[in-house]
Amino acid sequence: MAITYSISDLAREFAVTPRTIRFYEAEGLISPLRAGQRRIYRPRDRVRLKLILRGKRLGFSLKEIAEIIDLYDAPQGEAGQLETLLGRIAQRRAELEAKRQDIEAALAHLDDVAAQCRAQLDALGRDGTDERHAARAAS
Amino acid sequence: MAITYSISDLAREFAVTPRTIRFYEAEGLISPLRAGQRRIYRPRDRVRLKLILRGKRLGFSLKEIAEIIDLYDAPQGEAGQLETLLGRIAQRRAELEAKRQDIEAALAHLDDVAAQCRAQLDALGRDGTDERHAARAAS
DNA sequence: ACACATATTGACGCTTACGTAAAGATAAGA
DNA sequence: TCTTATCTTTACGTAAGCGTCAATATGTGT
Repeated sequence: MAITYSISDLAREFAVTPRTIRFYEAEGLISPLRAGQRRIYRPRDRVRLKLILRGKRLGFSLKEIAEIIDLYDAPQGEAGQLETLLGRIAQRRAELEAKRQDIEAALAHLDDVAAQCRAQLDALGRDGTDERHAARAAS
Repeated sequence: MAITYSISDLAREFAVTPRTIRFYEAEGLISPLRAGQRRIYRPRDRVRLKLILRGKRLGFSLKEIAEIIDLYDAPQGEAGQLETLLGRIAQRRAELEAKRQDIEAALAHLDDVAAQCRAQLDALGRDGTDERHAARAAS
């Protein structure tokens, strides 16, 4: 009685089409079991799909996502392999940190523009052109 | 003697091809001046290109990027417009925050895997299979 | 046994985001 | 003035990431 999912179960949950999920399989990103010809997804397949979609939201290509995911479930092997794995992890970490910087900058910029906006609104209110929004500034 | 750039100036600086920059113009994302038939890029065009590329790194489509950039240099107008602008800004902010969450999660996951890796290495060292990396654990 | 929902494998189509010539215009240096 | 570098437009090509049939299984409730 292990937990499994049909393709449309996952499609519904993550708001993608079955086609998309099959495509990811064709690209080697997921490998569900089969019951005859039907696909059977285990929790780990579900996790993989989740990671794929997260990677997509962050702007990674499917190829990059494949490499990232492989990092996740390959923490086995001898010392040398573990060290190169740590190296690759450091690589990806750096990429993610860079994206985070980009996001921080974008957020700061947006906040900046929002502040200007509010200043403008405030000025308009003071003008008497439209008094509906003067309350906050006057309180 | 205002500062301007040629298309290849910007191409070099941002490591893209002139083709890419012209494509962004064709899509309505940049509007450089012209000296005859040649494109002349001002600092503000350069800033726009920078924003475009940042958007791309964060996984936004050019269409989305266009909308975001338009938020930036349209903080003019009457009260109603300013308010809907503030609304759209809040929208984008939420999207960016969501991406940041995704990144935080991904970073945490990577750190997790890295920790497991180091634990494995440590275990291997203790085994005597390979003593080269036992120093840190012993110190 | 039969209808209906859900699955499967092709296979072609489409959008996005450019790459890559080709052919001609312009500018800058020897 | 001749060459060499850089720029232009036009246009076809391409890779990624799916969408969309079509034809064919395979369950599932009645």
